[in-house]
This record gives sequence, structure tokens and C-alpha cells, in this order.
Amino acid sequence: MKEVLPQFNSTFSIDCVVFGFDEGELKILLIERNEEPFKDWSALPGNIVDSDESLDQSASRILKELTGLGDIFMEQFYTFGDVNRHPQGRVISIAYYALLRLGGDKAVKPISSYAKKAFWKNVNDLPRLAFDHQMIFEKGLEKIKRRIKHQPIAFELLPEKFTLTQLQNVYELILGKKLDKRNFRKKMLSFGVLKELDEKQKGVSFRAAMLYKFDRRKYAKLFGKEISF
Amino acid sequence: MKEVLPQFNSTFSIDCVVFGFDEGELKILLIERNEEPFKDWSALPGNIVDSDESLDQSASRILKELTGLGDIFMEQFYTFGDVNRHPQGRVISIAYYALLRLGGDKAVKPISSYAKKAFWKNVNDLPRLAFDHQMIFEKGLEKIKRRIKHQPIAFELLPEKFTLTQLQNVYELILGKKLDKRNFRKKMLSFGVLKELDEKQKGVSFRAAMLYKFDRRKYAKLFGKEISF
DNA sequence: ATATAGTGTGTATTTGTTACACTAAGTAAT
DNA sequence: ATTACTTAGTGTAACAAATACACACTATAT
Repeated sequence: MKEVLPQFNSTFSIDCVVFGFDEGELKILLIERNEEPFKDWSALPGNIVDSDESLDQSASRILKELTGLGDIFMEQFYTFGDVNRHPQGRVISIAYYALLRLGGDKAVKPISSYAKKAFWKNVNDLPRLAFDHQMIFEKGLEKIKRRIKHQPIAFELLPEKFTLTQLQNVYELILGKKLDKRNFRKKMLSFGVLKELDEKQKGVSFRAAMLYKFDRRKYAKLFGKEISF
Repeated sequence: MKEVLPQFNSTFSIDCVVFGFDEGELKILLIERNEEPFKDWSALPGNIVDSDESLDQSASRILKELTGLGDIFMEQFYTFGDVNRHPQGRVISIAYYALLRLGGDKAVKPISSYAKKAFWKNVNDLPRLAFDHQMIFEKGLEKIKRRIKHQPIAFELLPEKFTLTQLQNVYELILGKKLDKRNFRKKMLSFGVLKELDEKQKGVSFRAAMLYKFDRRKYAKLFGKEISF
């Protein structure tokens, strides 16, 4: 404990809305809190920002601690700062969303002291969340809905090789509506950022679909030309 | 001074990118600092968030102190939190942009202690700015560029009654490119959110243009249907 | 009356969006 | 081998939106 200027009596935390695509469902990562306030409640993963890390670094760290994964697509989307959002003092929260490739079965770790466990939950079936985390989640979902219409972030949720149908599913889940298969393919392929591989889906009990890869190089060139659905 | 938890050794401020449209130019509001650090430098208007105000309230207060105006269109757009962005400690900054109607000659007040004066400056001719304010400005400009393409925020920069040419000018300045007059009008009018008045421009030495008003009621109905330029 | 400066209007072309239904390929069961 | 099943993959016509483009009108000043 040390003396500080009175105006320094405040702190800031990061909260993450981590989206994952699993078994045809759009899910987010939640933790069960092991500390007061809101002990035993579900909450978004988050933590206090350390004094020697930037906001982006802090967000990466939190996700790394929770999933063991680095190099994850993350973006800051809003800062929540209502006076009473935290019962123990003035804590504002800088919110990030992240898109995670599941599937390679990167196990989510039960972590550090403040959380008992971490788990995935369908976005349409969330429990009551601690603090103002419901609001943070909603704003995060709204943001990626908007984002996916203009930039191809959907790839971040899929494994490296994917089928067009899988990609379409991701779009449909995020946008919350059905898309026409032919129109979707026509448009998606017309952007020229997908590379068709010489490889087909395996282990399915029906006609196997072609696999595609996202071509980051071509995308980088095309950046600025916006995409819309 | 009182004792606080060690992690509370940090604070947060608001910085505002305040856009104004004046004499055919797009300008932002700057202050000249009267305090260390960066004494005598130009900077974006900003201040420490009080312990009993939300972020939005704080942003409004700062603008009110500076301009005497309330009810200004403002929106939070990003939070800047690099470790060393403030030389005297860990200070993150929540950035807002604001759009201001000039013209009724709402004088900008030289204000409180931390600023010697406030002044407008063309966005294409900015001085060197304190802290990371150049970056904040750039991100703010980028945001309103994106925003204006989808929602009709341009009205916020104009007086209540305006001509279509004035509106087009605002779009051109923000987007940084010329637009076709006929196409602009066609599109703008097709949204149905402009009301033509029975009134013409006065005091010009050429054919006077019709005046229009923005119809907030109709706009509210239409919200969700996005606009694009 | 004339020069000037900005207002206001229409159409054709191209581009993008939507709606819509069948055949092809592979697997599994018999 | 045949059949049933399930998903993959494909084209076109109708419609809507975006773009490119040029001239006559009106108010004022001299």
C-alpha cells in the first residue's frame, strides 16, 4: 500500500467476449467465479490490467492464461464505465472480443485463483452473468455482426481448412438468419480470397465437400474494398 | 491522500475529438495546455474522469466546460492504453468524438486552469499534438468516415436548416472525395429523412437554394436500414 | 442587358442483389 | 448390385442500386 494522488483511486480491467464455433453452434467462453463479489456466478473472463502491460497485451495475457493459446484474433470494442458497475469501487472495463478456432481440441484450462472453471456456452442459452457482463456480451455480439458484414473475420472461427458450407454456417449463426447457398458461394468466391485445395473433407457419411483455405495475402491486397452480406 | 490497493495506482481520462464545419472547412477543437506535461503544446480537449460520473457524463461535462453547449452528439470510439502514453503515470484515455454545429457563433471559451485557450484548426493543418493525441485524432477521423457512410451523422455538423449543397460539402470533406451532385441528391432524398422547407437561402449573390431540415422522427423509424455512400 | 455563379434536374449503362430447383457424388443398408 | 439417403455443387432471369454524364434555370450585380 502506498500513497497516491486521490484521483488515482480507480482501476481498470479487461473483459473478453470469446466466441467459438463448435458442433454447429456459436458459443462464448465463461468462467465460474471463485471470488467475491459475485462468487459462484458465471462471468466473462477478465482481469485487472497490470501496470506494465498495454491493454492489448493484457487482453492477450488473459486469453493465454485461460486457453493456453496465443496469436488469437482479438479486438477492443467498447469501454464500460458506469459509476456503480463494480460494487467495490470505481472499475472501468475495456471490453474485447476474440474469435477462437476450436476443434483441434485445445482444452480450456481451469485457471488461476479467481475462477473455478471455464466452459463454453451457446450464445442463445447464457446463464445470468456477473456485473454488467450481459450488456458487454450483447454489445460484443452486435459488434461482430456488424464486423462480419464488412470484413471476413468469420475465418478466424474455423480451422485452417474448411468447407464452404461450414463457412456459411458461421455467417448464418452470427447474423442470425439463413443465407442462400448459391448466392453465398457466388459472392464469397468472387472476393477471391479463398483458395480451393486439392483435398476433400473426410469421415463424413455423404458426399465429401471440397476444402478451402483463406488466403491472407490476397485479402491484405483487397483490404479497403469492403465486403458486405 | 488516502491508502488504496496497489493496483489502484492508475487513472483514466477522456479525450475528445470535436469536429466542426466552418466556412467550408472541417475543423477540430484544440486547446493550448497551461500545465505540465506538454505545457504550451496543443492538445485535444480532455480531462480526468471524476469519481462520481460515468464516462459519457464526463465527456459531456468536458465539452460543456469548453463550449458552454450541452446536448451535443458524442460517441465513445476507442480506449488508448499504452503503458507510457502519459509521462507521469499510468493513465488510459477513453476517446470520444463529437460533432458540433458552429455558425450560431457559439464562442468557444478559454477555460479552467489547464488550458490557456481553445481554438479551431483545419483537420488538414494540425500542429504537433501532445501525448498520443495525433493517433487519437486519426482514429477518430477514421471512425466518423466509416460512420457517415452508414448513418446520417453529417446533419449534426450543420445548422438546423441547410441546403443540399452544404450537406454534400460535409460528406465530401469527411470522405475526402468529390461526389456527383445528381447522384448525391437522388440518394439522399430517397432515404426520406429530409424535409424540404418553404424557405430559401438568403444573402447570397446567386440563385438561392432551398433549405431542408433533417427529420429525426422518420430517421428513427428507418434506423437499422443502413445508409451507404 | 448581360455576365456570373451556383441551383436543380433525367437517362442510359453497368453492377450487384435476390429468388429459385435440380443433378452429382459419396455412404450405408439391403 | 441396387436402392435410399444425405449433402455438394451449379446457372439464370428479374429486379434494384450505383454510376457516369451535361445542360437549362434563377437570382444577383453591374
